[in-house]
Amino acid sequence: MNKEIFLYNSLSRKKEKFQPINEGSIGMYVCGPTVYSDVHLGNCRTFVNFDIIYRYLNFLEFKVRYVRNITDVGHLEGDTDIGAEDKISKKARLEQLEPMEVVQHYTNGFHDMMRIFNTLPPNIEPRATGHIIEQIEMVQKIMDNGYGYVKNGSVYFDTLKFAKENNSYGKLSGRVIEDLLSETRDDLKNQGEKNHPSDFAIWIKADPTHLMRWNSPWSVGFPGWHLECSAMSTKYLGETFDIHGGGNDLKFPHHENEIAQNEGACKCSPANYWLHANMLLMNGKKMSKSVDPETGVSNSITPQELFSGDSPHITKGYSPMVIRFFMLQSHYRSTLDLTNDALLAAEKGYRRLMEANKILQDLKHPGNGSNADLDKEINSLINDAFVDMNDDFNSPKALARLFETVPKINGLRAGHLSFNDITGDTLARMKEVFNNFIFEIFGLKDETHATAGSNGNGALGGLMDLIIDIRQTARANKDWATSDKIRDTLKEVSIVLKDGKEGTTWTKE
RNA sequence: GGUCGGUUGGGAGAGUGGCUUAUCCACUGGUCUGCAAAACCAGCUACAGCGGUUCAAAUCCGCUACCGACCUCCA
Repeated sequence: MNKEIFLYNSLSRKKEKFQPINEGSIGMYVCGPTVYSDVHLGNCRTFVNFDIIYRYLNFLEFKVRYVRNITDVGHLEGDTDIGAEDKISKKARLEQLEPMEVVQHYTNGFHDMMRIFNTLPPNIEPRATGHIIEQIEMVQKIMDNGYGYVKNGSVYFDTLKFAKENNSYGKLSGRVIEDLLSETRDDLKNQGEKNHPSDFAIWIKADPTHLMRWNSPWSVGFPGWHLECSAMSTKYLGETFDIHGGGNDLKFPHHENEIAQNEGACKCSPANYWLHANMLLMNGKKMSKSVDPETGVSNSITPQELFSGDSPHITKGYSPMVIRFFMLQSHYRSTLDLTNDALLAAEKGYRRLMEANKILQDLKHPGNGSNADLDKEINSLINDAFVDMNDDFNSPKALARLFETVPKINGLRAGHLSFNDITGDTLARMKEVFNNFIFEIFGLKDETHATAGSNGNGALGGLMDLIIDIRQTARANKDWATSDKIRDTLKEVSIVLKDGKEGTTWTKE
């Protein structure tokens, strides 16, 4: 197993050879959702992308500790000085619920969706509200190191001082501190009680109506956004760990401020490698919940609408695994454009891959194979798939290698290609690699043979065996009317029959 | 306005200084089949524009055009 992987580090803007801090182990932190509304499809893409990364690292037999937080407090809306309110608190007030009820509701919804997309749960999923003490301690450390100042019970991070002494503020996002300080756009001016516009709150004094509040040395209040990730990554992965991930739109200010907080508290940088997943677009634009005034349609779609087809943007529903396959077809660092045509294409491709794998798993080698050109070609395709994954998790390229192998599989089954030209070992290896890639690494599930395969067991499998047997008799008698009626009627209930040389197989559409 | 990224065939989307092809979908022709579906074979001769570097550039550099993201709500 070649564990030499290269990944694109947002910090250096270069592909780098991955060197874990402790040989064989990896600490990975990914910014999770703020649970104040239903999970957005764009969030799903990010988490599916990191799920594939997590799965692949596991497959390479790294010991991975994957931490993904739930932000359930501190994510502010609007200005931090006047009328500041966090998203959870606002939602709770609007819906007359306990903040924790809001949090629980959307956390459940998020977990359900992650399960539907077949993502593996992280090893630790810490919540911001469960780590208030750690966050207060971190604020104190930042104060002790001179990078925090108090104004009216709120604590702000002094970006100017930090930038002067460390020369690293803006490193990740490419911001220049001077530009941030002399912000020209009027609508971004937000001086308030902060010393500098680029400073940010790390502890916020709660106004009397605010529902979520904790005691602290500075005021009764709540922690700032950004802070929970700094505190929890430190707690579970250490002051410096291997990989930090998140959506591209978190680069600034969230990740930039996270770095500042960690460095401000411990004088060391948090993660060695920063990975950012790119945005999911729809019809060429970033998904957005706001409604177009001309069309009355918003440029967004919820996962539920995508599954049901109940949206003006698509002509039919698509299953979760088709969506996952669709996501696999682009690189995590590229934007991905969701269109109906692209989904239609993904659905066909997904079925072709699943069908080919099923055929592959049923192939039996008769023995006496040699390592002819075909054997070499197949082995090289399979090897390349791993090379592609080692190169910054290039799932679209690895997937292409699998697809290049598909004609070999079908050819062997149909007899166009001969088993004499591949060894039994190679066939066994193909079976293993296809299963590894499809199910373990890409995390796909076979929805096409969900209930029972053509040789499966259970009631449906038994029924299908009987029906196919009856139809076979009709066909042998050249009773085409009966055989076509069976096929056409089954098609109406989404069961497709395919007559092959060695008999008839069926799949559910 | 600032910063960063992108522009690849009918659609989605990889990729590399030169090799034979990414791949998926669509389309066209052929093979197979009772018919169909699937499969297989072949084709569809793409790299925004203009310059430059080079024996060689879609791939490196520059400019132009267009698109997108971020600039304290964003995965």
